[in-house]
Amino acid sequence: MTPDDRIWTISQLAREHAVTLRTLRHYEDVGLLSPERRGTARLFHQRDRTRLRLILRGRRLGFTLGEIATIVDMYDEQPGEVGQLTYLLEQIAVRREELDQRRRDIEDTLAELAEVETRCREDLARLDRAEDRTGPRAGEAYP
Amino acid sequence: MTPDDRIWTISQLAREHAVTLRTLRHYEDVGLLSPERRGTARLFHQRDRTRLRLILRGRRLGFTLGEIATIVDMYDEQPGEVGQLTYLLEQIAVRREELDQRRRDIEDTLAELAEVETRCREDLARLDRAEDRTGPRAGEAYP
DNA sequence: ACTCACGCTTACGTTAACGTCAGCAACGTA
DNA sequence: TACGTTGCTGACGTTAACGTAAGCGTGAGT
Repeated sequence: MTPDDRIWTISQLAREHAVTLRTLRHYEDVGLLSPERRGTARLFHQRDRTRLRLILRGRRLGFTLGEIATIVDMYDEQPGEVGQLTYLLEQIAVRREELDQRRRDIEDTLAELAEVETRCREDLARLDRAEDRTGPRAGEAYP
Repeated sequence: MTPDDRIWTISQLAREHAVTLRTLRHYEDVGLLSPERRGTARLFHQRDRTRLRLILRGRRLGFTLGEIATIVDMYDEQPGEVGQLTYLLEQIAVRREELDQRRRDIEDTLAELAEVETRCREDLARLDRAEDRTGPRAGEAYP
């Protein structure tokens, strides 16, 4: 196991993930990232990079940064004592239900979009046949 | 086909969906709902109720009200002309990609939560065995 | 010594999606 | 007729998640 001591500057990490410097600094402000400091400059390690990706995924899912924090922090929780572990299990259950609900929502929406698309294509086909009967219109480009 | 002329007041609809009156009025302000008016009072029909449910689903999915509008409006688009239909098909494709991305994100997150849960339960089991060896602790309640 | 490029902090600005409050109208009822 | 409920319209307030701008520091080139 190599320790993986790659390091990213703030703008490298920002470019790679299509976010602004301000966003990364903001995530540090709210405690989601904690890059090393060399002088005043931030140095991001693999750990920060991984956390950033988890954050962005949470963001795509529409979670708030607060919710994202509870999720992301689960991943590097120390074994800890019984109370913490059962609390963690509760949190996992909560998040799982939320995610299941969202997945159902997504599947319903996708199904309905498919219906709309079908109707849409039928309408288009109808219009095509109507156009055939009236023949090509003036003003149309022919090669 | 009965016309389904059920009618809801604003507070009935709000209670049923666990939102505030302000929220429903706001959705009207931004054009997502357009209830009938009897005098100044709003009267919501089945159509509004259905749209509200679509709106709330979009909200759970983390879409902005603007994005929700483009989705919800797809459902009652008139057949229209070719340009509109192909535009609609494009919009559907866009939304489908977004939703697919989100579904992948959800499945990844669920898988990782399952891993965390497994580790968590293992840690708990370890602690249980350790407790067995040290015997019951003082201060514990026995029936 | 000068100039970029890159980075930092501080702090006010912005947008979305409502919350909250004041003031008023209509309506059933005790 | 007084009152409680329900609903309305402004209009200002709030929170999250950054945007944006000012002013400054620092190391690599020229």
